[in-house]
Amino acid sequence: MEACVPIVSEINSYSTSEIKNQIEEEFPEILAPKEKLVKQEQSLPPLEGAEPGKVITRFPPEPNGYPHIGHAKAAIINEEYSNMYDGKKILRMDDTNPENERLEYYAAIKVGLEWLGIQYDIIKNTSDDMELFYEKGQEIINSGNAYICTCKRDNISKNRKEMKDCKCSLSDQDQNNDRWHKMFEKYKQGEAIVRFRGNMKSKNTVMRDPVLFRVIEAKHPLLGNRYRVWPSYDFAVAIEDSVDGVTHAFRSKEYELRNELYYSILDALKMRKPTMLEFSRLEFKGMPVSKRVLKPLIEEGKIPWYDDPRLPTLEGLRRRGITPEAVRKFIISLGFTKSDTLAPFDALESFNRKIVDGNSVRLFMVQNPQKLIVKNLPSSFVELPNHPTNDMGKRKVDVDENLLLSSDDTKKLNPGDKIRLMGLGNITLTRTDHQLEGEFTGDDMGVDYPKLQWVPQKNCHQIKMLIPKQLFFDEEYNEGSLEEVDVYTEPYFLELKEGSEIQFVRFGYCRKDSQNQVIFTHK
RNA sequence: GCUCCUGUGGUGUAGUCCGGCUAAGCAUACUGCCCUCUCAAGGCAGUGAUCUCGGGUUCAAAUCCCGACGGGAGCACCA
Repeated sequence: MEACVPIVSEINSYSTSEIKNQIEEEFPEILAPKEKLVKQEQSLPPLEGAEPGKVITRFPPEPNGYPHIGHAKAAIINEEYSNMYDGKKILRMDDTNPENERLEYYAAIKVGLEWLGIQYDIIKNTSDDMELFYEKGQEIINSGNAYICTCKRDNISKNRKEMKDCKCSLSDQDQNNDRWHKMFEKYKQGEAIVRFRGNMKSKNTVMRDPVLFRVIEAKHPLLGNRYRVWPSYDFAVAIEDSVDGVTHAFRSKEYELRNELYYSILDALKMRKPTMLEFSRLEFKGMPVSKRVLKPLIEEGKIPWYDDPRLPTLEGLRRRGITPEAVRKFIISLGFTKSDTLAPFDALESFNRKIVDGNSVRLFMVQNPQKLIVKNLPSSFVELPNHPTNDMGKRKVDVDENLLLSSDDTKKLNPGDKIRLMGLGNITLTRTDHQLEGEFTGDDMGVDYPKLQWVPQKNCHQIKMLIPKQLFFDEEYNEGSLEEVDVYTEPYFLELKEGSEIQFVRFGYCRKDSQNQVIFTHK
């Protein structure tokens, strides 16, 4: 090694061009352009310690709301890794707070995951394992690693702040046992909790004797009033992940400080420890995900429901015309990272456009219509292709001399101008004031006139187009976040299936929401 | 305030663990050309980053060390 130092310093003393010249003379192959890498499907980085066939991942949503893009990220990361290693996937409804869970959310989450196309090997609820939690609760108390605390909330948080031990932590085993049993019948909500014996002096505030169990008297959507002592999140995930055989657990990074606790609980119980990894949260700019901000908007009627196309809920994205494949590609393109991101919606749209382009029927649509009367049209109908390159059939459109164009297009026109009406023929304008008139001059496609879309006036179909815009600018709700415009399209629109994606030629992609409504997806 | 995480072009990332092959790859956005009866998709090309800043180590740093600054999170009997 040391022997090469003089050589290195000698070479370093050359100038860049000297080196370059010498290489060109003696080793030209070094300068040959590198061959381009073949474009490959993007995927997540490999997992440390993952053995093919042995990986088990889990997605643990709390059924306390409608699933959104953030859930999609977690679910897709879990799925990708499981697939990458030919492993198993668990869906676990994390329902240990009966005050928050509702039956409809269990269902909504399943619907969302189905839409994303994720299938699980095991579907369960954390609340299925209540007896197990009690068993482990008893065990951790017996081991001296937990105690029952009956202090007031304020006191507990004060002690945490001041790093002082709670007097309850001094109670002996019998006392703890006695109180533990009392939690099941006597203590009211708020009167007693089980606390992990952590370290009140820890720099990590999570470790300052956190809650393991508390009394909640609310009715649970699945279990009714059968239980009143509920495990906390920290206790439940640790135990569930361990007994479910999870090898790699992923959660978003706001949980990062809880890792120490997660492992400590499992250590105290001498249970197997999964590998915990975290990723950054995913949110879109100006598209909040939190119930705290969305709920008021819905209550005030500013947004009709959680499936509104302005929202990043899975239902909202679906109605807007975003495909699950696009969501998946997009999320994977974001990578597995802990750095904070406000992802641009652009990127999602781009993935979507490419997916949707190949099978979106091309249709003519005009807005702010202006009438054009065309003299001497040779035919009473034309056939238009449903797609420029893919074989998606043709549609027949009946025409007479009365047509509609978009005024955006017509306002630039002057008498004498020539235009091409796509699929119909070339027109020379004779009048362009409040009403347009023109003459058919042939059907030569080799012309370079402006090519415009049109609809026949007599049987055009009026629809409403919803154009979702950014919902929030900073903290401010955007009153104009949903633009509604009346537009006119071909009658063929009525024959398309609800939910199908359409490309309005020279305008952009829309999803058919109903017989008289479309939602703008993207350009 | 304390603690933890994070910081690469307009944007999202790769590379950072194991310093040289990279004055930095990909995607997106933008621009131009080609293709095309669309302002789509596809093809090609281009603009754009001395890798937050300042020190240090080294022959050599986006990559290692120290410090500063910016952003985020936690400090719940919510998950």
